[in-house]
Amino acid sequence: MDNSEDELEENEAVWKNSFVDSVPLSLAAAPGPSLSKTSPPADRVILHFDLDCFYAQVEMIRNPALREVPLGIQQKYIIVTCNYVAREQGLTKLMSVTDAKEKCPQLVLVNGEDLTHYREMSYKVTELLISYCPLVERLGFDENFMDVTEMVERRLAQTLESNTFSFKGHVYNQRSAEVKASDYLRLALGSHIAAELREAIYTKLGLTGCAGIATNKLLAKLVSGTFKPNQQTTLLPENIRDIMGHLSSLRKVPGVGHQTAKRLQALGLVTVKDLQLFPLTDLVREFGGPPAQRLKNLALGVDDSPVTPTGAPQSLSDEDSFKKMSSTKDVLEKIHQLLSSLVERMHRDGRQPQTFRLTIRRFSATNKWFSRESRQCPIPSHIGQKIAAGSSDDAVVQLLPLAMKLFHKMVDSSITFHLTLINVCFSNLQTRRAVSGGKGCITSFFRASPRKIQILSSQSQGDSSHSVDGHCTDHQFSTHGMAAQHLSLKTVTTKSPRSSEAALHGFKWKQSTVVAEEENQKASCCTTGSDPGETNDTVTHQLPANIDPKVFKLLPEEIQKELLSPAYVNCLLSTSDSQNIKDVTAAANELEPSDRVSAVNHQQPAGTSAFPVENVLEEEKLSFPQSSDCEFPGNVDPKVFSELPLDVRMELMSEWKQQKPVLKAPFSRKPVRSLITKERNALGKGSQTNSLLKYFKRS
DNA sequence: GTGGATGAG
DNA sequence: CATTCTCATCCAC
Repeated sequence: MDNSEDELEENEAVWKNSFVDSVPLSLAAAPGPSLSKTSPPADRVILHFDLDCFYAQVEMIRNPALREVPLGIQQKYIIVTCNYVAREQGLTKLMSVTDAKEKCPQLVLVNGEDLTHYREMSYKVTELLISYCPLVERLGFDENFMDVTEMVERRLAQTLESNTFSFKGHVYNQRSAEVKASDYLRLALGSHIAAELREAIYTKLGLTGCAGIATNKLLAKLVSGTFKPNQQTTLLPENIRDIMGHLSSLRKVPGVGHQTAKRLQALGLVTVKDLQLFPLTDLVREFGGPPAQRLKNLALGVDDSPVTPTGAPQSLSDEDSFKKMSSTKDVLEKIHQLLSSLVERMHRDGRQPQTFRLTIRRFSATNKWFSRESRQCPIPSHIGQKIAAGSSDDAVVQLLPLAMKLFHKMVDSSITFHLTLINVCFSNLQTRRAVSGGKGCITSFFRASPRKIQILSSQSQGDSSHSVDGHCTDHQFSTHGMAAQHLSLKTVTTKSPRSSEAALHGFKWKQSTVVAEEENQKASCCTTGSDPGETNDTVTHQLPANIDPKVFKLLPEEIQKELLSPAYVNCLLSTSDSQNIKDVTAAANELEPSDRVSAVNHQQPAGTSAFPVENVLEEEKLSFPQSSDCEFPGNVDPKVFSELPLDVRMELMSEWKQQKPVLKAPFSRKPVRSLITKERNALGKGSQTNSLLKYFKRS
């Protein structure tokens, strides 16, 4: 994670007030508060949130003792992030464990290879933000963009208080915030909203972070890291050139990665200013029209890209890397292990995957390491159903041959091979829907996944005790003491076995609402090149109980052999005693980190929820000021709406908001991408939602 | 739809 | 440089 975060940097230095003539004047012009509603391209107010050393914070919440020691989060042989105690000792991100221990012998390490807790907390943050305003776009696990333009406009219309005339937090390159506030009222209000949201994230989730406030995503992101940790910074339009000029290289511009930087360098471009001044026509020759214009705009601090609600993930994957893996048996076992956890996660998500992908990375002297190869295939619907239904063991057993078939498409196992990574991935995730019985019925619609209903009902019970007050009024954010929080953290033990991913995505996000069809998919990737006739019955007798003999017979002979091999059977029986396992490659084992945390052991027993915060938070959620800044479609009765369960309300609000850009679409400047994928989804869902609206009309 | 390239943290 | 463990978009096929 966080590849590029804080270099404790800003090579002070050389800020020469370089002039760039090509910067449009309009950039520096203050739009001011007086914008008629008829002008669609009014400046937006965009927030960027960036949690401080996210993984480390999550671990420190799980075990407060870690707050006082230098803490590093370890994945394999590197420290992916560390807390600020460790940073004071010179640790940086992505430092090798060896170097880190050298710099800081007392460093406490927590293994962070399992992302479960980070992913859960990450979605809690996103959902918290969404509960205030649905236009939230995730960037990785620890960052969120938010378009609060409408919130700001509403406050602008309502508030006359004097405190809105100052900025909260820092203002980039500005000594006195007071003076400028009235000139940039909308940004000032944005800084208030950012401060309130950071406070909410802290009081409700216990996390600190930075925020940037600016007129587009690029600038909000760039400015948010100006003061760290746990601070916020607003960028005024008049300082856009400053902040762009301060970037030490083009590589620092979000959107310019290694490859693009190399190509730019080949054109003689190294600094942001180089790119600003480079003729667009030459750039077009190199990158093509739209990318060239985009690059040039980025260098100028111009970014029209909308904040696109992220919604639920479009794919779920699990992977593991290792020094070397060279036997099919090890591959099979590793895939089995990865699949087991992935299938569980998929089940908790509630959706049904239509596609499976296997990815590998090979070791080679020339390629050193790098470059992944993958093969994918459709998931036969009967397997998909087992995943969604929670028949995890069955599902894994049936997926395994699929995976091995894909593996053999990439790797000729009769020849020596060396893998350094395996990834399994589910994609093309479909929402399951009630097949029969009143499709127009609201309950059937929300019974997208039967498992979600449990969560739904438990939440709605609590909901009735808290009254969620009305909509469309500006609110003060509640501030609970952290002391109380910590008390709760320690006393509440929880087991909510179903709570993680489905609860996190407790409402349906943006998804296509294609009705699941019942027709069988061909397991094309299994059957190709196979010779079903060859399998004899004596062989199928030996099959483990949960393998369908019919399926088995369809498999290629080599796969059948693998399935009947001792290693595989051992896997199925989940025997850890591996008498039959020979040829254990020592290399893989030695990868296991030797210096695990021993002094500060906070790990919970396997099988129990390792996240005690959960119950507390579920209750807290109910008191969120639910999107009080949202608009309802005109035909929705707020009273009826307010009586709906929390998740239903959130889902509806999410969907209304998502329709907006499509319906309004006065200025969508990103026609290419969004039209084919995201917006099509939104449109498809739109028709669904519209048909739902009738249930909320005033009578 | 598939698979590689490239981007993000 | 990538290294980790993800997730997303773009595009030739």
